[in-house]
Amino acid sequence: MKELPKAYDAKQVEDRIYKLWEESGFFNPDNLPGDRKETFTIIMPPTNANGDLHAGHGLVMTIEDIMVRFNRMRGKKTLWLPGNDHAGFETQVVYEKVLEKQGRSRFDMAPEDLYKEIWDFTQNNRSHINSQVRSMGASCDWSREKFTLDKDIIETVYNTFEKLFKEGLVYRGKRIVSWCPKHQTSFSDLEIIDEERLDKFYYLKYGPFVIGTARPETKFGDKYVVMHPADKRYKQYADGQKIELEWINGPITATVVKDEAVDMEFGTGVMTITPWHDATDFDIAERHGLEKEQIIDGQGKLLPIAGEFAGMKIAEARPKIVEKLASKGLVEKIDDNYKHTVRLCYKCNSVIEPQVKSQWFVKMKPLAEPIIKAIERKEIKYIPEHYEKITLHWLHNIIDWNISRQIVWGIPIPAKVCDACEKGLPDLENKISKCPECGGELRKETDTFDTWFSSGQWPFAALGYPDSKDFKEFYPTQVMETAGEIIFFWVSRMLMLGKWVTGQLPFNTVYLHGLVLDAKGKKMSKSKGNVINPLDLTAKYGTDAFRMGLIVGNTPGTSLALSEDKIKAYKHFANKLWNIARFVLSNIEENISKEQPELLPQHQEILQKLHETAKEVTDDMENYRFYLAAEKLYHYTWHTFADIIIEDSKPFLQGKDTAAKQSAQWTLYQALTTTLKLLHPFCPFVTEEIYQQLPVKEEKFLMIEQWPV
RNA sequence: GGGCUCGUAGCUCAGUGGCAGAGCGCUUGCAUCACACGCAAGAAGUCGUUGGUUCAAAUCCAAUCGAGCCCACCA
Repeated sequence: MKELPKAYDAKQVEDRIYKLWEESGFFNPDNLPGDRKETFTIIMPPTNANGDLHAGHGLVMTIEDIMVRFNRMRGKKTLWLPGNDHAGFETQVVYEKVLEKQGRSRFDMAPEDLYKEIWDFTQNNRSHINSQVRSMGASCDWSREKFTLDKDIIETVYNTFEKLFKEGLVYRGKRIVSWCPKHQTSFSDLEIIDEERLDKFYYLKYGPFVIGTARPETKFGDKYVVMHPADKRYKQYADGQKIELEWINGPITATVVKDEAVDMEFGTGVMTITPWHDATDFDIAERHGLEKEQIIDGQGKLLPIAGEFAGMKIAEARPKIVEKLASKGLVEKIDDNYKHTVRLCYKCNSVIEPQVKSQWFVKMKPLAEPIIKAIERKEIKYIPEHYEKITLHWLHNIIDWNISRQIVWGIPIPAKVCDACEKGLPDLENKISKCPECGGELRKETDTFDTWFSSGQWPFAALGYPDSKDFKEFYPTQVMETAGEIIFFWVSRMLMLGKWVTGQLPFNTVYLHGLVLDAKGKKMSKSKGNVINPLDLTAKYGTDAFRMGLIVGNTPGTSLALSEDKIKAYKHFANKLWNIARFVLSNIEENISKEQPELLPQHQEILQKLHETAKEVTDDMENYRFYLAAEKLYHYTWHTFADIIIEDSKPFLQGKDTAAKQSAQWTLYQALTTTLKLLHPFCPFVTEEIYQQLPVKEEKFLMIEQWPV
């Protein structure tokens, strides 16, 4: 037996072991030994190809690798499919910062050039982040790696788009959308954050009425004055009645509109509407067939309708407009502490300016219905369970999904649009040129898909839907493991699109983990400077230690405060295990028998307890209680194996009774090999390295050993 | 306005009906032939508060206080 170093040196082990695994081919389910009938499949959440691995990725890779290694050892044909996401808007924002540093801007670039540059940028990043995924020990099948911009993926996405359109579930509509004036694109409702603010609220004289508004700068075109039909205060005004009045830039004719959307309790119970820049107002205008006029342009500047204020930014214009109104005696009063929510771009915190635009939408109610039913029939298991309620609530209140983005980096929407009549239709082969509606000239759509439209199809697209062998063999998958944060963005949309396109739910278990926070329990962010780089920690303490630190005490769904001390503790654990192995290996014979010798009663008892522990751990693993399994194994290894089994074995090992010595040796070896197997999903590197030193073993790699229960 | 989660030892968190647990940290001692990344011994909690159900509650129910998160078109 060769002499093992006194301390476990992760740095010296990890790359070498990973390489052995990768070269063995066993990450690929087709190469696994034995006749494996049952499959176990996890589609890895595709990592964004725009940056480095962060602590959240570390958690994803750890939890999923634990599930994958466990199921592989249990004899399942196990596939973990890795991938990268082009991450449309996210990546474009990252790249815009790169451009900014070089003193350039995307708005000065030809779209093709920008696309090419971001393409090269992401390709670089892909290999970078994939090697970081490897360093976490992820046993995924790199031979099946996919990218959301692969040809076949795009084809699948296009087919889905066309199919949705044909069934009336995708439409192009001129509707009010959330527009970011900085990023020059529209968003879905999920990309908007709400913030409560205190602002001024202005009461303005509008002919015989007093109207309230927080946004006087939008009021130039307001020519409809709306009140509730049941409001007795205004019963002398009839629906459609014209009223002449003096307004910001001179006399106008206002029209009375009666609509139940008006809250009689709020303000004076009368409001004017700005349908182009407010969703409620837009709806009212739609109901009554009212005219809509744009007041603010895409950059957030006032249009010529604002007269002398045209060209001004909102922040600059607002006080000047109020000043003018006041000078004309049109300001009744100003409330300084008006509490309301403003909607912001989740990326740059710019105030969202609603705009009326022709965009592509997915009708969500028909997609949501089958998922609501599936959840109610318990066909989807949520871990933790409360995500079921959250999802149902969202599905019941779902609104149509704006899938068009005015950015270059993404999958182009394969469609033609008619500027004359606003019609839009898919044209995958690019051969339609006349509008079927009005005969007008069609132009190619320049918008791209919301990145979630493609990632929402990821499970079946990445497996090669509809005809591939992989799709038939591995779909539906078993588990979707990802961050609770993206339950709506991603998980729910995968369920809807997967079910709708393939007829089957893409997975039956949803495991959601919480955020990884810093040691003080604060959210990590670059601006706070508290970002923990997982690679620094793995370099310092070893990947196994990092993985244990992420798993122990981390119940599904709850966030985890990651402290360096905790990881250090598990470095000590890896070292403890290493020394247990050193002790056992230096106290057994090279040719220790596979056959069980006659065992002393106390050794039988040890093996019985070991078996019970293995059963408990297995039960925890099967029920996704990795935090408990890991803790039990830690405790067993340290406080039973090392403290009791090893200590109690010493007299036998040093004694003269050969039979008792053999009994002790066999028991120690059994405890070691079983402990290695049970710990392998959690600490793959140190366990595999020790396994490689074993004189007698069943397999070439611990990775493909049989689970002990 | 609606919903969700959490409140247990200094810190981070398990435990969800039957004598309060773990890791880290802390205190004291120890270079013992696997390991000082260690060993041995130890201190530390009216389980947020109040009420109820029960033979029995940290655990179930109700209320309440506190922390955090999500959803929602009141101008």
